[in-house]
Amino acid sequence: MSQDQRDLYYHDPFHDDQRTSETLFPFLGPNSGIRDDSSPPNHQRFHDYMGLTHFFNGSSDYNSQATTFGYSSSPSQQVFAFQDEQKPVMDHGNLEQAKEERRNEGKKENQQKGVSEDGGDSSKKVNKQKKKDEKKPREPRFAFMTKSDIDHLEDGYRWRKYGQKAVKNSPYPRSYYRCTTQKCTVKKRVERSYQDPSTVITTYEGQHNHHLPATLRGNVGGMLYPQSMIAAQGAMMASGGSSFSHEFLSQIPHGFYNSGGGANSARPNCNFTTSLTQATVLYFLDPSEFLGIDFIVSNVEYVDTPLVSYFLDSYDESDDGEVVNDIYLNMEYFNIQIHKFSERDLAFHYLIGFRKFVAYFDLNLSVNIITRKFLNNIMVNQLASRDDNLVTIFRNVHVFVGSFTYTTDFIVFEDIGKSIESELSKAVMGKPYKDLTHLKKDYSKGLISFTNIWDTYIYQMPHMVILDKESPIWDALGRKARELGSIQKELDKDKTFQADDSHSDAFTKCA
DNA sequence: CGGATTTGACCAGCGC
DNA sequence: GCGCTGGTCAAATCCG
Ligand SMILES: [Zn+2]
Repeated sequence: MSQDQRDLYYHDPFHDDQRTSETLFPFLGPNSGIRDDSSPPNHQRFHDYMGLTHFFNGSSDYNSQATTFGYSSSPSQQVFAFQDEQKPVMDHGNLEQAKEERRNEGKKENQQKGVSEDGGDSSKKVNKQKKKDEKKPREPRFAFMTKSDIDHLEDGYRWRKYGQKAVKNSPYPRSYYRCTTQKCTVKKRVERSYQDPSTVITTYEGQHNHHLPATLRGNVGGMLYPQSMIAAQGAMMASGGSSFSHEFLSQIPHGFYNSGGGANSARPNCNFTTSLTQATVLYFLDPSEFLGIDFIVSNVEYVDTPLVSYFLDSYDESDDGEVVNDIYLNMEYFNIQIHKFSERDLAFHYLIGFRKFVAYFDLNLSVNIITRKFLNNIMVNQLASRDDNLVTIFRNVHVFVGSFTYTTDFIVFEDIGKSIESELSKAVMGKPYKDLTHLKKDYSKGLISFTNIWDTYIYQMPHMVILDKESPIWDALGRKARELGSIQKELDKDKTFQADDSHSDAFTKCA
């Protein structure tokens, strides 16, 4: 059994590549705002973030936990995906898990029968006539496996526990939750893995029929803050926070938000954080949104979200190898390190799975990099070290920023000290991510913005950058930096943070 | 108090 | 039908 279980978790990178690409990222749901997709081409899976940004917002306010985030200690976790399918077959075996799932599928839920109607006698309301017998086609489910000490992971939605049962052969119980939003029938189960007690398995069923629990608690904001905008701030800015959002937002021209306009306005994908207190509150994407009818497969599978490809062990001539070599060169070439409190700091909070981290941007870096150890902290599957500093390439890593979801690749290194102080972060986002997120920045204001087709998120960087045009930093940064400087001048003239195309382009050029 | 959780009773499938 | 089991209900209980 344990072996079967292993199959569950472990997927051969090479063989799975293909399949996972389809099953792991079935983001394009039928009601996806993005049309024209009926069939997401495979080749799009990687850089087409538009295809995957389907999310909901979840509001969440568990600041408490947020305050401790950081790239440090917390026991990280991980995630993965999953999914379940309906078509039988393919069982790799048996994993009782799968079986269980399947069995469940067979059943339906009969949720509240509501009725009863005592009809007369039959004591028990056996009356199962249940008119129209809600067949309830069993919604597909899919699970996330996360390394965590906490059983019930925050995912942005409000849940009400409605049951708990002992799991067969497991010392850990399984809890049942239902979305608290009226009329929403989404459910989820949470249980700790028997095989690996360090991980929690969260299985979702159904799709939310609402946008968010609108729990902007404590906020005042409901009124004046545009839904499509998010102003979050970094932990280090916590203290001065309260004045931030207000002040900042007041500078934003009306046309900016709601850029999505019409059709999109109907689906408020984002929430804004009130961040009046401290840590940035990040939202989690709704896993159920990942489901697409076209992707219903068969039983449940648990897969690490990021696919591991040990290209070095395979063929030197592979594309991956080439890419990496190219990258390697860039790494060598790039020798400016990000130091703590450096003016070059461009950081933001992001999320991999359910865990929040801090990442830095290095706009001169041609790739996204991350350390092996860090990944091992997050992943269930552990990466072995190699002789080389270059470990592997991780594809399709989900990175959540606010309610935005991006899928990008990371080059895994044993040590990324050349690019950033190890204490600062274990990951540095480079150009790929910058392009993917349409990153824009405003050094003077210490803001970073991410944009997808519908919305824009604006984050306050952990460190406000004091721009000094005479600073030697510019020399170090080279031409790019100068470009930035000139743009900065423009910005200084125009205090307003505009979003019109012309400006966007200017911003974009920065990187 | 209102909302969330706890917890044993109930229920529907399934294998036999 | 019987017993087992995952899943649900709902009354009692807890909690801020
Ligand atoms: Zn819901």
